[in-house]
Amino acid sequence: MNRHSAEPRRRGKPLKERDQPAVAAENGVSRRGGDKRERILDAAVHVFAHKGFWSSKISEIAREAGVADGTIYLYFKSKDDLLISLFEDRMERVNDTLAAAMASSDNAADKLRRFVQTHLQLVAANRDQAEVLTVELRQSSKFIKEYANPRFAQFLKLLATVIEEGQAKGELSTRVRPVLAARALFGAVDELALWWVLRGDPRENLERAAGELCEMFLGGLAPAASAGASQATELPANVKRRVP
Amino acid sequence: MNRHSAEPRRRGKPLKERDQPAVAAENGVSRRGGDKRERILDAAVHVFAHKGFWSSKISEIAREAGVADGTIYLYFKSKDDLLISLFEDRMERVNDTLAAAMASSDNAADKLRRFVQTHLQLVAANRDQAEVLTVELRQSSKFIKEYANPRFAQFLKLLATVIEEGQAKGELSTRVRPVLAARALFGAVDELALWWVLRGDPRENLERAAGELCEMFLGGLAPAASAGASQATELPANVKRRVP
DNA sequence: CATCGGTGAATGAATCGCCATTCAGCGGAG
DNA sequence: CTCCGCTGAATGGCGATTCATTCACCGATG
Repeated sequence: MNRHSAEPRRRGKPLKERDQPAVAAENGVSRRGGDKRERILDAAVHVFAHKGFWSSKISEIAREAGVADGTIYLYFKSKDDLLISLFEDRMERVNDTLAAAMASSDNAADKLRRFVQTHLQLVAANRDQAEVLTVELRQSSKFIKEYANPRFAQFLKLLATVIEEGQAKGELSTRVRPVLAARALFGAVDELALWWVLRGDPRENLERAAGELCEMFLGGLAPAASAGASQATELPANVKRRVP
Repeated sequence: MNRHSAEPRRRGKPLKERDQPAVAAENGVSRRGGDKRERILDAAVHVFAHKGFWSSKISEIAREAGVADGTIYLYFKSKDDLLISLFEDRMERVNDTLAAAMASSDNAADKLRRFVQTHLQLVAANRDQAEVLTVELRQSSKFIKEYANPRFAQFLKLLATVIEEGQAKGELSTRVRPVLAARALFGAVDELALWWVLRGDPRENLERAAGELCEMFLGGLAPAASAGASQATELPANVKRRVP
């Protein structure tokens, strides 16, 4: 997007902080131009999402962030570290958002609905980020194996805890162990996210998908409840028959 | 130019190799040795699974396959092509196995159970392969975007078709669209597979997990009618009887 | 049966381009 | 002047791919 490409052989960049107002560095990260770290992370999200980690070049991230190649190494130890940091940073936000969304509800089923809804909303609102988080980091053995990934563990625990509490209160079936149910639910949601992110028919409504997914998880695929349950939730009877 | 001039005749390899027994080349693939392609694919599965595609070196695959680096290029156009070929080859077997497993059943719920069971059995029986198929290919932007991945589409269609037919016959709820349900189910199963493959507590019983997963998908997480019980211990090994 | 090219599969060292990382400055701020 | 954040060209290593060369095997020939 913003290419400050062929600037004359000048040393620095003319670009005199004309961008961001001199925001106070909340993190004490650096003294001047304090948002470089954030700019680099943003650029990394974008580039990683489009090229994939291994095909992304540091120089491209630098260009997109409007900094010099070397500057990246002032903020991150290595390319690997950049990816890990990115993950830590963004995952923390995601977890906070999800936790907050679930907190405002008091029964398990509803918490799960909110979890799914919110997760997919986040995906829809941050395509690139979602792609990096779901695809890139989980992609390579290298990272999965060498990096403990605490944020992801936290993410899953959030889900497992809700299920566990729901079971304890009798709001959820105890037929499935919480960790397993959490894994499965996460897997399903994640797959939908991946689908949307990659081939994403923008017309496919993630909101609607979220609803259906919740139905399925809570109510099951078996035909609507047994004994004289109303067919209210069933779709209209004209099931379209298609020959495979 | 003088590539070899300095080294008169030391082409050597100790060459005491205990080649394959001169098995009749069923495939007419090559005159000698005959199964090199397969050996290379096997080695690639192993190396890719352990190092990840991008960290794997051709020379390592060659070493493990017991061939020279250059030999790999007699059978595959490039490293990328090796991965794609690997995927095509192995996925085809997986699809066949799954299709066969489901064919021997006549109702949708049972087909789904078989799908899940068989899939996880395959994973358990072929750890490395499962890792490559689920992690390396499915999750790398580069390949997801540049490679249409017909086998995976076929895989999903298999599942969606079963669900669709089940709905048409009234065996499954129509509350969820087949494609979506298929995606979700796949995502869940795949996530369990990934979990087992990567951190895999070998003690975790995939068979059992498969059973619980099916329960959850077919019956839902909502409490089963009444019978609020204690913990997950209420679960008998295979509760096939769902649908009251 | 022994010899003799011919053939092409297999080899693996050398090539060559790429890219993460470094570091010798630069210029502005204090 | 000194300090410091930043710069971006240069470096160094790595690893996919190539290709000159070898040699196992085949059918033909005498």
